[in-house]
Amino acid sequence: MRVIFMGTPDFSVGILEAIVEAGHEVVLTVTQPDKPKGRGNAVQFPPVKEAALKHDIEVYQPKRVREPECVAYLQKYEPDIIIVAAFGQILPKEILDMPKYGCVNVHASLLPKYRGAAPIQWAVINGEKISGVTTMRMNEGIDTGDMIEQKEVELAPEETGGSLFDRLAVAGAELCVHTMEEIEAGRAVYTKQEESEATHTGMIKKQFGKIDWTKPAVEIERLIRGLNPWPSAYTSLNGKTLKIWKASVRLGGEKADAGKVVLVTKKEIGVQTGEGILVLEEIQMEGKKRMEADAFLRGFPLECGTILG
RNA sequence: CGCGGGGUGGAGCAGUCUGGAAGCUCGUCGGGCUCAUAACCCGAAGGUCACAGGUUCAAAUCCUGUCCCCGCAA
Repeated sequence: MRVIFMGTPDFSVGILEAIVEAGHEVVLTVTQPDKPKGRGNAVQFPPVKEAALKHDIEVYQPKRVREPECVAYLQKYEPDIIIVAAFGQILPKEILDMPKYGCVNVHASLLPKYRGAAPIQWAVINGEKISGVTTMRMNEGIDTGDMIEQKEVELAPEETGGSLFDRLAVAGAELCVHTMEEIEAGRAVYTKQEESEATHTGMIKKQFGKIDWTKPAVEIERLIRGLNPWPSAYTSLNGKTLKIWKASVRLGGEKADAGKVVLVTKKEIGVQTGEGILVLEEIQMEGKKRMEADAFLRGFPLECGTILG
């Protein structure tokens, strides 16, 4: 099929490459404009652009695809299908109706749950046991289109946003290729989403990672995993940011002391939460590399009673 | 030229302002104590102080340039 691929982050890259490998003709990739990023504000290409260049596929980076001229530009490529995976822009009806087979989205959740942005992180944060990927025929709503196929992925006990991200990207790539086969063969079945079961999640802002110590340790631990590796959960120590990459839950303690360091041994740092104690295992001080708690304690004289946050 | 922190034995840090013997908490190796231990005691090995120049009688420390790591912001 003649395919236009729309996507931006790493999650999209595997899917793009799977489509190429499956022998489809990707005539154009559409991705977000280059933006200054990182220290020194160096311009960085979106991952999908890097991948597209590697495969000699043309790249189009409109600021807003819904502009008429952008729509007209896409039209020229006469796609049979448009595959969208974590693109980051909303498509107008003119584009949705453009290809013969419509626009198909690969979404990183088991719809109708977790519509919207950041479904992967949210699944971890909420402690879901099972998540997955869904392919669907896009309509004008946000992730409300008719579903075509789903593939489940089980979450591991120590699953992080990053690890689930990788696994769903792989599952998404396989599923996407399969769905395209089904569509081309005319075997695809479209199922409406059950609105009553739908949930919607918003974008995750960096500030969301600030730990509220009055919450139960179990929830904080899930937040830490969900936001690893990005944007990371953090608190503050002596006015500096302290990122927490890994922690475990222990019972006990007084609710009133939430945020206080109540346990310091040679290898452990225990922080009181609203319910239970959170044992910090891997942390990172502002300006420093991430390290195990025992390494941190060798160079930083942390005392019991110190208040975090 | 967006703002800032940092590179010191294997790990994490102090020392840099106010130049002048390489330090701390661990780890490793050897020995001791102990029913025993991640505990305790004694001893040892291990460092071009990121790199390159410069100033000086003398540089981890002051000056200049380079490389690398990290936090923030976007």
